[in-house]
Amino acid sequence: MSRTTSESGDGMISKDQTESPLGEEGSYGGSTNGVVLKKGPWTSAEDAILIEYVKKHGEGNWNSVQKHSGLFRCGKSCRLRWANHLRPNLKKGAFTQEEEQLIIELHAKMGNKWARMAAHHLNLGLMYSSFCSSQLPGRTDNEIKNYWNTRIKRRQRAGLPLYPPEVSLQTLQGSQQCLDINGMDSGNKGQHDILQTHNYGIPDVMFDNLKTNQNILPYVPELPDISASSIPMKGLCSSEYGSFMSPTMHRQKRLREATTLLSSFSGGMKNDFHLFDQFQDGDKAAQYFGFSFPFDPDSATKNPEIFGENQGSHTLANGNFSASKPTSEAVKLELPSLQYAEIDLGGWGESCSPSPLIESVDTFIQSPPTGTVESNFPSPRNSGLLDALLYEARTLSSAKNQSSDKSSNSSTITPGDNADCSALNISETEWEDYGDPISPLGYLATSLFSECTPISAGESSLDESPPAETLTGSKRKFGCSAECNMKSEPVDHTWTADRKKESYTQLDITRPDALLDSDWLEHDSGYGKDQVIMTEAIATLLGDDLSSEYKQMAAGASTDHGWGLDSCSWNNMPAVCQMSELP
DNA sequence: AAATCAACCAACCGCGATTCT
DNA sequence: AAGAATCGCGGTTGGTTGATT
Repeated sequence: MSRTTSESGDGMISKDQTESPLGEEGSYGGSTNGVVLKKGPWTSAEDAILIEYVKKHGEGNWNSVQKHSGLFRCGKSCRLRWANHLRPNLKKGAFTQEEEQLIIELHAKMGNKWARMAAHHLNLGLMYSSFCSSQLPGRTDNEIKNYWNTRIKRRQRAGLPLYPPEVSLQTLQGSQQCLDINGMDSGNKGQHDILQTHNYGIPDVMFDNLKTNQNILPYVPELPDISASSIPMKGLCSSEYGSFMSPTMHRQKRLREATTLLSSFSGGMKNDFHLFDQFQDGDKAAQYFGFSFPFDPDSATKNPEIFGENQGSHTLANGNFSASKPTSEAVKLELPSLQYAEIDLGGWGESCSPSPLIESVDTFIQSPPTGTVESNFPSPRNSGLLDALLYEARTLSSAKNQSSDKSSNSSTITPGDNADCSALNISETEWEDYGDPISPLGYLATSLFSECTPISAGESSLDESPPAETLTGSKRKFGCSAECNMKSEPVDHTWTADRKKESYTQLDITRPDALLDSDWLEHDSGYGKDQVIMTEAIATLLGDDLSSEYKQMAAGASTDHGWGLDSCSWNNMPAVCQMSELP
């Protein structure tokens, strides 16, 4: 472990200094201009020096540490050491069950965004721990990453799905709700009054999720019925956690951090799809979700790569995958087999054999549609299975629309339309395709999880705890043989008004303006008072110089009803309010 | 008791983004 | 505006330790 550093400008020491008392351990890396960097484990003396330096000069400017303190470490190394070991409020030791589960959930949502997870971890922990006994103090990204990688290996070896079924279900539900709302929101403006009658508050969703977890995830402690107003937002910007968002942080930097922080509240439904980021073929996805392939023996024969017997193999190429790389880039765009051109939009009902569907899933993963059906929708950025499915669904809906539009001589969708308010426009009629058990997606999504057979394993981890609720599928079943691990209970998946209503109750947190919407505050409790509290909290979070800007914007939002701000006014909002995660 | 393996942990590296000059 | 410096993130490697064979 004696690598040489490639970085220039790192803290350097002269060669004749390498016999310093601080250098009794570790090695010395590359030398440039007669100075040598110390590498390897840190000594307590070095730690003390670094701590002293940070006390005096604060964090940042790491490359000057060596100059000022005589520490023979590069700035990078100092920063890492500080961030991972020396900075205050770090929690050491084994992860608690709550932490483990949170990591699993966050990973399902975010993918390998360790730093974001760590930040979220901290933030949620602060809020969460304020009203329940669980404590989730700061963990480092490195810790989380190490934990996760270890977990992957362990489960890979055990032939277990990476995510416990309940987390998979949660994530899919989340994305389903996303579909719901996207479909309803932009597709039918007339639904706004319905939307207005419900709460769309981000904190509500967050806590609703936690409450939901009480049903699904036994480890989540009982949550008191607490309104958003009770959340001690002040803790988020307390000096104790100043390292998270330093008051001296650059303005733009603080905005970024605020974005991260707030997006950790809003979760970003789009991020929900990261669960699938790691799967570049259906086999892995299936394995990770605990699906029991093959669905169809014939398909298994035809396509052993997908349905083969390698269930226990868990081949993660080198155990190495990246969620940050969009699938659309990571995969070849070849369009094998039956693919989109052959999909009969109207013919899902009768003779649709399972294998093409699953094959299509695989196809979706590997080859987001690129040309067969021209899409008016943005291609998936953080593509995963669901992203691809959503994308395809929209594409198909769009195509369907266009074809019907052609017959009815109605106008076609233009890119401008997309850019405006209808980027995710799926009409209610179209949406019925999703909910329709015989539609490709309704069929697919429900069926996928109907296959989700809990795997009982010797692992004592909570990961393997059986799901609290039976995962149900659609009425229609794949025509598989008895060897398939499929549940056969018929489940009503009819798209009912109740289901619609249920979907309305979910916050569209894909809408960044949701946070600014007044309704969730007003409907939930405390009316304007809560809004003020929330506004103040966020404003405080953003810092003095941004708070007025934010408050002004929030005040504007509060006078709006329904969505608070429509998409158009959203586009006109100051950049500070847009939380930067929009494309 | 020695060898092997797995888990854990700390640190390094490369790279991209951001900030500074 | 351009290049350099700095920072931060994610991936990876290697050392240590404990359990198992």
